[in-house]
Amino acid sequence: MSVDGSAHAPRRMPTMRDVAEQASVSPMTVSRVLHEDPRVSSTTRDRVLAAVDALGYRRNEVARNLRLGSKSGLIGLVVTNLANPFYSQFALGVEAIAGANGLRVVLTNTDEDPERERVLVEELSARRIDGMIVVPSGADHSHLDPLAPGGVPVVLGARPPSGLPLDCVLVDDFGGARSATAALLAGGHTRVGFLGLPPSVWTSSERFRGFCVALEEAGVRLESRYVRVSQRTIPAAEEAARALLSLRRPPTALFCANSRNTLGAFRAMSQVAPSTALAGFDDFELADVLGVPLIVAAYDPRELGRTAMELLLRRMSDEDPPLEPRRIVVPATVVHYGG
Amino acid sequence: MSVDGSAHAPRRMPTMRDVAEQASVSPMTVSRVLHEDPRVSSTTRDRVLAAVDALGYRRNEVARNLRLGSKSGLIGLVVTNLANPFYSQFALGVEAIAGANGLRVVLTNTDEDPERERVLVEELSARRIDGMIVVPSGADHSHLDPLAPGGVPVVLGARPPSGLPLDCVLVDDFGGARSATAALLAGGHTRVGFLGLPPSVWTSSERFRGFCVALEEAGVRLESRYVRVSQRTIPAAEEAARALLSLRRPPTALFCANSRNTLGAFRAMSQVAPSTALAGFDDFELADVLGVPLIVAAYDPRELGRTAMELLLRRMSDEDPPLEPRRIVVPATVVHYGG
DNA sequence: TTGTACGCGTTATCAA
DNA sequence: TTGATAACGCGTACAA
Repeated sequence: MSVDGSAHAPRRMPTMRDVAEQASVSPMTVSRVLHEDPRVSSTTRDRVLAAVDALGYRRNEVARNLRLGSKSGLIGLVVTNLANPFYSQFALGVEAIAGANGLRVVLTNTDEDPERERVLVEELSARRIDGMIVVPSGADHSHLDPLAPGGVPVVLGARPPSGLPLDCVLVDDFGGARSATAALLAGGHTRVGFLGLPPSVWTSSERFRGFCVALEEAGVRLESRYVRVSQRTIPAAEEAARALLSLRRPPTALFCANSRNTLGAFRAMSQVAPSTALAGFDDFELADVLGVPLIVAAYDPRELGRTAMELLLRRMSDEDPPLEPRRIVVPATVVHYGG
Repeated sequence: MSVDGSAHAPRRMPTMRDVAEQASVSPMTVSRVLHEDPRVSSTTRDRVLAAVDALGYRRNEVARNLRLGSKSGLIGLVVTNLANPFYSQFALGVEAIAGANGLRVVLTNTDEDPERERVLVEELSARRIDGMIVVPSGADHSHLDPLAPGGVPVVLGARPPSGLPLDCVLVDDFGGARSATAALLAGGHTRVGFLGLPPSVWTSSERFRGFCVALEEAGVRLESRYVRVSQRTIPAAEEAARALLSLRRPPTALFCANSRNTLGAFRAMSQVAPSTALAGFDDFELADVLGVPLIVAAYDPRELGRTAMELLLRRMSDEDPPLEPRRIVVPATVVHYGG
């Protein structure tokens, strides 16, 4: 019955040659029809289009791009943890701008593993993606060098480059932490705790710096026993907060360097010391319904993604006079949620 | 100075031919070295590897796949809204299994626009992706037919196929809604409201069906004035809930078909009628700290993604005896959060 | 108006 | 052990 001899489904995608045969013309003519070249008689065009339709032919973009010189129309996005709403919003921002420019996004997740990141970056560049946006998980960025032979345009997200002249988009971690801490100190606190991640995480160390400066400016002493910086999960943060609040002279206010720490702290204090004042970096859904006063340093992760993609577009197009690397800082604003 | 004449950076990625020239061998030999073909003398191999290193050569996967027969190593993921944590978790599950099988994921977002979905699907298949996982936004799935000429293996996520024999993974929307509603009714309520999306959204209509059956089983009458099904955002849901709770004889319990409606309802009731009982589909972060008793139908979106990818792998490999389409339903469990 | 020849970067096959 | 040739699907220059 069927022309193929195959009973139910085509095993192979039709090619231009298949279309050409079906329409009894040369592949060249098919190509012309698909490019809407006017120098084709309308009868042959109709025959070709009929064949295209009958076979369900679609141009092979891969072969096309190979011929045209390796523009894949794909950009790579390497994030550390897509489960974090921050990064999914970030990805969405990237995708929006990329899509508007005819580019698709290949998404990959590193789980904060530098080795995995290195492998993924290699692989993406072997696929001849046109550019990459990377949230680097380690301090060594040598595998990202766009000037290295075979290098690819790169923009870093959320963390600055180390030792390489790369574009990047950052949150104002320092300023946001400083302002939020200042707002917290406006309550007149003199014993303030800090919950965060190890200083090896760049954002966290910046936030700690902002915290310290705000204390200094308010003339409040920093007590190292009030500082805990190794909580990566909500339960760990709750544990650490509970420890602080159980000291003989506990802090009366807490600043948390990210939302997981803020949430852990909230859980601990609502049980142990409900009147503790709370502030943190990162806004989160439901911050307003916790039922306690809360100050957060908020920013727009989607905006961050959009900006990163815009930087990448600029970097991808304009190549020859190597552009000065740009560092764009997205502001963080202080938001007060009422109790 | 430099061999190219170019001053600062390579304009073009080195190819096998470049390496071959640099090492004074044929491209074929380079290929063999890269494939660790043993039939190469160690001296030539060293020369080739040195050239590879010097030039920073990386194999062009695109050309390679073209030669090998259009396996791109890429799968497409088409979701409706990545900003929804459900879909980012889903994507993460897909990505995990894909990555473990050497596949990368091209991520695209439709914003629930069927036309955009159609265009994206076309484009992905023109890129010769090896398969697709799609969360369809419309009822017409004709553009997804894998049996159509040029069709691609497809698995649907979260919504069932209409009129096509496609694999899909679903949440037990009906059962979850029924169980959660039953748990709600255990409180002895006789006036129960429903907040959700229009029945055109499949998941929502299933959840409504579960809700209705639970009412029936408990001998509770369904009152249509207690049903509101057009809230897509938290504020809209809050508004609708407020309207219900302001009726002369308001419902004493509310069932919400998704987390946005649950959150809106929570906001409304905490102001208007704090003693209203609340249940909803979808778990969410912080459900336990709202300070009111809450029943949710919970499931694991990441598991859903993993399962979808596993179905796709199976579909992609085993081609010839067209497999029976499979429908896998992931269970939803009822969780009680205390007040 | 249509077709031929070649190239994009890689690899399978066969010959040397 | 190595190389020449052809081919994957498509596009461009040129010829017919």
